[in-house]
Amino acid sequence: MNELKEQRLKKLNELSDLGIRPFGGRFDRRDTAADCHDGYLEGKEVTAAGRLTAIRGHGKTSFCDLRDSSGKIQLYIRKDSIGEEAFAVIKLLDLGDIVGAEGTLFTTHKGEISILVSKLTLLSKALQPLPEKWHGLKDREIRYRKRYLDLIVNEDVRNLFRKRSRIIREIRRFLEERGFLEVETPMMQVIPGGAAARPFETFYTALNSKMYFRIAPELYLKRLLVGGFEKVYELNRNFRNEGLSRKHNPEFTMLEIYEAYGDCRTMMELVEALVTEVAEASDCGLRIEHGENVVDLKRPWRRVKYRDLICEYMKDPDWFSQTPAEMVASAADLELDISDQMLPGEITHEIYEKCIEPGLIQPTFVLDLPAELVPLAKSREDDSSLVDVFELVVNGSELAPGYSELNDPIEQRQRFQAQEDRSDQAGEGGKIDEEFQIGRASCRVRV
RNA sequence: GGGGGUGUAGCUCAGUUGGCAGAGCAACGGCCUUUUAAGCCGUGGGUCGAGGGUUCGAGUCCCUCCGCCCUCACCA
Repeated sequence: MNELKEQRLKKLNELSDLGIRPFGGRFDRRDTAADCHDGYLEGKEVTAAGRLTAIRGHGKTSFCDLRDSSGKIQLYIRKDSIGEEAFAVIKLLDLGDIVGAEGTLFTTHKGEISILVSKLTLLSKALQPLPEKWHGLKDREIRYRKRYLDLIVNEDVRNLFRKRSRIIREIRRFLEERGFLEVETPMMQVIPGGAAARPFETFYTALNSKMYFRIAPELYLKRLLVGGFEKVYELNRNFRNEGLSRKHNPEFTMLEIYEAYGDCRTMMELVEALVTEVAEASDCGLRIEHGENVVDLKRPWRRVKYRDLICEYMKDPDWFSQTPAEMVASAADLELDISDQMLPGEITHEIYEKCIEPGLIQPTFVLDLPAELVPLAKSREDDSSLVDVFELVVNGSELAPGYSELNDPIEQRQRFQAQEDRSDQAGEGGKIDEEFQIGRASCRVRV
């Protein structure tokens, strides 16, 4: 383990003895690897820079792969082109070193565009060996803990980073075009609200006060609506002190959008447009392959009532008039962890989450959820047991909820109280935010 | 927390009924002026995740612990 590094340190000293600075400074790179390919002209003078990712020595010549953020360009180094002394330096180069290369473009016999190097400048010596060139870095533990290695070695990971950046940019543009104001609200809160989740705690010495990392921006965004902004959104980090898995990260980015005077349907149309337009604008396309599933984002998306999904799945139009015991009996084949001690809504939702939602692969708006599942949404006027809410399900998991927001402060106060009572029982330490007693018209969506 | 899997060279991985610790790439030395997973000859490199046990002998079998992955439960 030390041997490989010692060998590189030895080369470092040899380079210094030759009067070469192993860690250079500014280098006026004029051409990227992509420029060399796209603007190819035989004999064109170019100056490129990047990391050596392959070295194929050939006696008095050497072929190297030089990789920069735009791609890869091959260097062809000849002893008779750069001189004996400079060629001796080439022998001290390692995979992973960062170099600058000046020379002229040409095409090899095998048809690869390359730089015939006239001058090579060492910009940064790599003291750690890189992972293997062919099999790459597969150990997931190391890939996540040493992201820089993952990025150096795995092209698809670099492209994933680029794609994410582009999607974020297109989301902002989409919302900007529709008159939404981007805001940043407090990430450290005295009362962590807007969701049911365990928060991370911290301490603000100057105020001698315990603070929480936010679990959602919701309550502050609503304050902006109270203040008179009619279309606002925030696209930023939230923190939840919970388990982590491939699907859940304790710190994650969430988009939350509010629009005054609208309702749940306003938000449905907005989300549908946002996802499809951003997918196209960022070159992701409307056909998304994910494992075995192919998701087709083409509009319009399916809209279906929660009740209809349940009744259809259970093949029972009268499901909701059954007693818990009858429900458990009907669902006996589903191998669920349910009992007749549970509330009808809990049994039903267990069936929804375990059996129905995972099967909703194509984008689906599930509408008219039972009120007990969603504490801060407006009830439907025609049925107070339902709330005017959608949940967007794609590829078997919930992607975004959308609400007609509850704007009755008296009712909301009661629901906050109920929520606090529940979270006290659950040990989550929820607190009531008392500022929501001012009139407000809004709906929102969270992605 | 339950169940399953996994941990061996810098990287990717073999390792048979328990019998000298292996390969490819990377590294080091040598040859090679159009290669591209370059090629050829040679060399070095290991706390086999950790600890204990069985055995003449353990990478291999047994026990305990640790890391990671998958899955169930919990949790949005």
